[in-house]
Amino acid sequence: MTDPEFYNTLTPSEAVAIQKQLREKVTLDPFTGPIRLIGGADISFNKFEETVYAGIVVLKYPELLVQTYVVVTFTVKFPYVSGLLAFREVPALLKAWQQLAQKPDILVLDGQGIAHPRRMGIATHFGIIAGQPTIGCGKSRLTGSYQEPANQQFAATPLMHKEEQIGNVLRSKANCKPVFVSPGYHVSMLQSLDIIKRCVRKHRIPEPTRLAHLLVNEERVKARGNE
DNA sequence: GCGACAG
DNA sequence: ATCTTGTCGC
Repeated sequence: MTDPEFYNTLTPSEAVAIQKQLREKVTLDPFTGPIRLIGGADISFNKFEETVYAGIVVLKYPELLVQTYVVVTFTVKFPYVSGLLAFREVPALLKAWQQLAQKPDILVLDGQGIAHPRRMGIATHFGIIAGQPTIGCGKSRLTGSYQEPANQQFAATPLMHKEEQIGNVLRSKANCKPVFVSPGYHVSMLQSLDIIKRCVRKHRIPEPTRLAHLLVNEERVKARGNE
């Protein structure tokens, strides 16, 4: 499953079956040891096109200064289906990951970790496949219920599914909509929230993911005119 | 059956 | 996600 092309052979129904299988490999055992590098991953694409630009930015932690980055292109066949986002983005990100010389200690993905109907959001999926500690930080809710956090920076409320906490809703910036933080792989609920808070600077979106988004978007626009 | 629905 | 102008708040 570390072969990016494998994902293009799947149907949505097969993807769901794979998620149920991967679910047994999830661990939220806390990451131990110092965090020196943190990464951010994201993809960008032109509407109606199969070419996606995937990028990963690596920053020094806790300073958040860009250390290195990589951007690759990949052709995706899998459609966007809510709940199956990983099958569209993971293959491209895996290709970028393999080309990344210096791997970060923790990688932040744009989307959910375990805050998913089958506890298999993109961050959790990528973490298991790459054997890499990850955190999911999405801009909106996929599943779960919560109380709106107070309108004050860093106010947070638990994201729940029945009696189980699956993430945290974090007000990263006053007067802005909150972000949805959840453990991806090999990172605890508490660590994921704490780390994301430390990655917030002047914007609503934490630096790792924000910079990755700028990177891939820039690369996509730059490539227009070719092909 | 109806509403919700990451990017 | 992407497209897209002005507009409101810090």
